Amino acid sequence: MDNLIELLNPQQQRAVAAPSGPTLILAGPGSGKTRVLTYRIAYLISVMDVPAWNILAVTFTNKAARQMGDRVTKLIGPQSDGIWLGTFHSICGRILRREADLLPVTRDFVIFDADDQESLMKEILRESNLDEKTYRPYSVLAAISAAKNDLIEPENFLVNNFHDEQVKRLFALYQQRLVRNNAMDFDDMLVYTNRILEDFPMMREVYGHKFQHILVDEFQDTNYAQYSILRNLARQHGNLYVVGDEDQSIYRWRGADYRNLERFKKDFRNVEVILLEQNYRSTQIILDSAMSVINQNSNRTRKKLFTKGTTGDKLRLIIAEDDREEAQLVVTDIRDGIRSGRNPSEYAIMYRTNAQSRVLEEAFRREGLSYRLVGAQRFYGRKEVRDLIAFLRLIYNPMDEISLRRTINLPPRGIGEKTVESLAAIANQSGLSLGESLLELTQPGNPALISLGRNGERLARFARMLKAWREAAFAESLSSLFDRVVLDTEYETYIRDKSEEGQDRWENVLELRSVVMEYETQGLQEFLEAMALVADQDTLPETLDAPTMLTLHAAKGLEFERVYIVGLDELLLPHSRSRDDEEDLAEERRLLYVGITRAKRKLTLTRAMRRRTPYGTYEDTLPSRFLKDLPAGLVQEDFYAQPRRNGYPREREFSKWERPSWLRDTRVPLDKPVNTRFKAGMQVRHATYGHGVVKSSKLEHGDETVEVYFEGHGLKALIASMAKLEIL
DNA sequence: GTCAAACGCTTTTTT
DNA sequence: AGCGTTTGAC
Repeated sequence: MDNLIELLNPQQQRAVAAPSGPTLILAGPGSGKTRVLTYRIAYLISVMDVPAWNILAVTFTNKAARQMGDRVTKLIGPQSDGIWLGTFHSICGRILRREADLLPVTRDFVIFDADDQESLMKEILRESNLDEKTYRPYSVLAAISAAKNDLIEPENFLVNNFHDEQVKRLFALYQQRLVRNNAMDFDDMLVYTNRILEDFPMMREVYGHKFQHILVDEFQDTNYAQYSILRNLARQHGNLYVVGDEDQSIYRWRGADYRNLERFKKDFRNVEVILLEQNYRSTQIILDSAMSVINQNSNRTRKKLFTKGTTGDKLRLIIAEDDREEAQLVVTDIRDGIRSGRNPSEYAIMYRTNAQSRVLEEAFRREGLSYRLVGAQRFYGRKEVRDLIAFLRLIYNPMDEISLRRTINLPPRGIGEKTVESLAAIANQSGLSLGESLLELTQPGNPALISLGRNGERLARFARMLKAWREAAFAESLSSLFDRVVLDTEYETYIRDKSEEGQDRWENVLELRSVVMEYETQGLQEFLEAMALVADQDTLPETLDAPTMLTLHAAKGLEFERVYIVGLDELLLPHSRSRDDEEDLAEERRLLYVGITRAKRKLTLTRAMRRRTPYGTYEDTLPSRFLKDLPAGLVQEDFYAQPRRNGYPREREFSKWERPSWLRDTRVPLDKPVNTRFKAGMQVRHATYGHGVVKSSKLEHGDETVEVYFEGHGLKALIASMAKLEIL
């Protein structure tokens, strides 16, 4: 360990060997914070003799946790066994299962994901006779989530108007219903854990004592509930070691509150603050660009990012005609790089919204290149996958009404809405949950069964199936339970029609089965918990050697040799949903900052002059306001786009925002050439590319396109009216 | 209860 | 444009 520490720079060493007590590591991007955290854990165990089981380390994703665990093991071996290492949600899950006696739910609670939440909220709205248009399930849930992240209970929900009043009511109802389903949502995991620590001094004592040292990564993205949990745990010993960077706070919309940094300094006295500024990742040009973007944000501590590495290449800004061309240009560029011998996994393409991945995927397919797409939706959002997980959830917790309603007629077995409602009526009368009263139907001669008539028989058949599965869940392995469900429901015939999609769907089922196999030794509960808590980054197939596509959010904490950030248009980055709010805009800027700082060697930004709207039509775009904050001298522009036929840009669009002065300079004169000004063989000079020879020139869309061969840059296609080409 | 056609709405980011 | 949901026919 001692000799390993010598590999660190002095700041990092200071951070790793910091004395116990509250410690705040302010770490710029690429400054080795993951390294510092892993070394710190190793240091605690092997130098300070802290037993592994007295350490709690919280990361942002499960993948980060896994990596950290692996690295610590590499450093100090099996001594590290027993650390509690995971995301807030997985750690809380662990605590909650242990202390379920203190909860309004049983140990077998399930976790409701966004979809389940929405189904439940829709049901509640229906029952409350509230209109889904006025009370959008999504926004009601967002309000509830925001409250929970701030540890606000339904009773204390702040009300300004009638609408809020209703939301408050829905909040209370929603909580009741979750309990009735023996379920909790993501936020509840934090809220309940905090309540256990807050309401039971004994628990605070037990866990505070157990976790002698608490380490937290990505602290800037913790919300208040998470902070409160940490504060409660570290109350006695104050050994809270947090790492963060306010400039990389990108989850405000999810309740993240970078003021936790201030709270931390205030609540714990004598916080030792250590700065990590030296960057080991990027070239100086990338760092300079990142700084000039982020420095436009106010209310932050200015940091100087520096590297002892190279200056690096200029950034490239590609301006394409439309989003399809944008995607094509990026993919072609990557293809060329791979052909010239670069490793495919050096490349990453980042974008603001998931929808943007589509054109890119198409471009990759056109080129016959494989790619890695980060995003949980890809697999776990599939209907067939969710269906089967719903069966397993129901088996585990029959009180889960959402899963019951989802599966009871799946594949269709003649149990319609009405039948379910009559069962619900029976359940209500006996004060049982839907699932419990369903299971009662397995008893022959049950009066409820008789009252249901023929529908009762159908229900009873499903009930007997469910009962058998529940017994199998105890007696058999997870995979044989899975197989049983698929067989008993004849799920294969249901989804595997002759179509190609049918085949795909069945393959998804098989893929899910292989995931099930991984939990064979652990069991149903662990499997379901893992399914509920999979993060997007967790789905990144690490073995595939291919370019990665991911959102800017998902890119946090990662690094790549060559990064493309696409879609640098107004309304996309910054996103249209953030344009009215100063704080939201600042966050969009941080998002770009995070993206820029992922690049180690080469950064390319792209934008398209026209883009398909989510609506299907094409619309003209405006350049992202962030582009003008890049140091002009560090950017090399590649204009592929043709000047706009109807003038560029349109005046009216501009008045919406302040007219960016820099744009005026790039405006295109609209005089249409009749003859080509350039002829093959002409010697020309270009501001960036230098000396070149014209290969060809032709009129296209009323404008002259010149192909020029430049020394050292190769063949370039240029728009004559735009590229300032000088004839020699 | 099921199927198909019309309808209408959507996408910001995710543990 | 494409999807999920509602509507209407059997």
